Amino acid sequence: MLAAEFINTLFDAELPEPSDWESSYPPRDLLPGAIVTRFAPSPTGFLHTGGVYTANLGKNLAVHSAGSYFIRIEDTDQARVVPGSREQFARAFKYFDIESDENDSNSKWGPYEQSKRERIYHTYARELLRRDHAYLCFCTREELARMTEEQNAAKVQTGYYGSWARCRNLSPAEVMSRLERDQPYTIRFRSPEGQPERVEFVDLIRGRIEHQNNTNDVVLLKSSDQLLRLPTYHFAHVVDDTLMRVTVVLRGEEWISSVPVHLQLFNALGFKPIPYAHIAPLMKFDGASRRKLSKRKDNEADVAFYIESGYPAGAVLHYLRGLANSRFAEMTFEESASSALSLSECGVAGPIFDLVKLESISREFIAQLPTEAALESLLTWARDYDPELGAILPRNLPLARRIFANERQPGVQRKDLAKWGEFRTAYGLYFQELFPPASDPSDPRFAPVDPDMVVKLAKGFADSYRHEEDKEAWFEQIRSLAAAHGFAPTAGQYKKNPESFAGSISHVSNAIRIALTGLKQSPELFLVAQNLGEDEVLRRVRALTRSDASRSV
RNA sequence: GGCGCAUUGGUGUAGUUGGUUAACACGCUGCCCUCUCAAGGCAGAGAUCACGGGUUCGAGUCCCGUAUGCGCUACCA
Repeated sequence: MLAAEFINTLFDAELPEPSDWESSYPPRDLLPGAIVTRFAPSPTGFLHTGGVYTANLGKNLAVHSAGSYFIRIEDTDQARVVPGSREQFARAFKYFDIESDENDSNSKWGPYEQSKRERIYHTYARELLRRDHAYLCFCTREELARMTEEQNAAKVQTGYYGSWARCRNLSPAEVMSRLERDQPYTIRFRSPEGQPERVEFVDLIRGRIEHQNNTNDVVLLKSSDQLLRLPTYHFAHVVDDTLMRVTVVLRGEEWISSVPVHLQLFNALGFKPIPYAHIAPLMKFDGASRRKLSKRKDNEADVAFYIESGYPAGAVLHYLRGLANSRFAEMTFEESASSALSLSECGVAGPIFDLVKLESISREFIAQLPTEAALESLLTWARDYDPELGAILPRNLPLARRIFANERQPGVQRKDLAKWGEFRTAYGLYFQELFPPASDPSDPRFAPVDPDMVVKLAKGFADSYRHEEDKEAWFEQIRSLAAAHGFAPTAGQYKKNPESFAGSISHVSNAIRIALTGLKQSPELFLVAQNLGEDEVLRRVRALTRSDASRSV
């Protein structure tokens, strides 16, 4: 065992003692039962959909228990930190309403970035060395890699344990001499001897879990040749979640296998273990098998996908909550946004993330949005992600408002939009700048109605047009127009005797539809006319009746 | 290889002290409505509850085994 004075020389002489940290990070003054959760992403690129999934659950637990939810950036692997991911994160946290309740300026439990907590980890690493629960390891990465190969070849368990743990019992003299030769070292946990072979613990979601105990001497503090001497996840988790007074550790199920080490670490540090809730990862259907939603392969794994395509956050969150706990899937949007989640009700199998289902939910969500809310949400999205539309909309605000209002009248319910990115194709027809004009009667879109008839219909429609406010009265114009040109005035009549008519009412209405919208499919024509206004209706239809000059060959 | 977790119609789930025809949503098919597309209404197809044993009068539900999938087995998280 190394002498205390010697251990001290490995660290800053001014390094605080554990009791100093523990008194500056007291438990929060919260009611009994209040839950403190944290969301702890690594800034290694974009924010994963699974992150929003987890964070949303954590925030729910905190909110409904009058607790606290915070975000801690896990940047202990400096090599993997990707510049710009903080900004990506900030945008996503805001969009999905999972921003941290706490930050460096409003809370005393920070800092909230692990790279800024270096001294805290050092204190506890020193403490473990002093108590002989840790030791210096001089093995190089190359040696370690070779060792793993040997273990694989010998078909024994890989890891740093037993006789493989070469530095575990180095004499103090040996340690000193290596330090004098400037050999870099890591600090490893001395996993306790004489432990039971198996451990049992309770998971808040899964209940009892039994696992083989840990015998591996995991690294606590990374190599001394690094600029910042940062901890591994295992060490940081135990130290941070204790000092930051977390009461429920919500994390992915990939951590279940690590619980035994974590339990040993809590014990060695004299900390009380924190209850765990391991949630199943979001999955993706890939051919015949399912797999984890992957950052590399699936663009829906990056939350930027939802933000940029314009899926409303409320719809995505509703879907995600329903995936975690199907009781939420049956609720209305308001209920699911305001109901408390129960961990024991969460599913234990990884749910498949299904974009088709999300779209269906999102369509419903947008359809339910009140006019003003829909308009505002669209404007915000367009400003950032479709600048052209973002410029057009403010110039046509009354029209935009009318579109949403008309689709939201009693008895009218359209679910055209799953995301704001679809606004252009669904409603672009109303805007001069986005309208695909059809002023050529021989345009193939009019088929099977021939060009001469198209002109006749357009002329007949325009000449007698009345901008009726009543739906039936308005459409009656199309019926009489059809009758006047030998078309059946109702679809039923045409169906019965197709041979006695020039065509069906739908041929006529489609000709007018294409003139008005440039599209073969649109909302009902009455609505289109209402939104367009009388002048624009006439202008568009008359474009077809102009001289032959407009007819291209 | 070792260890852990999981496995209910195409998809997500409900079914949590074992007890009648396994429920809901999405998707799919058909019909109705209808000026198109949606929406809406109605109807329908689709699950031997992964497989094999066992306990029991009785098992999706409990036990054992097998298979498959996922994960851990890093100075990544």
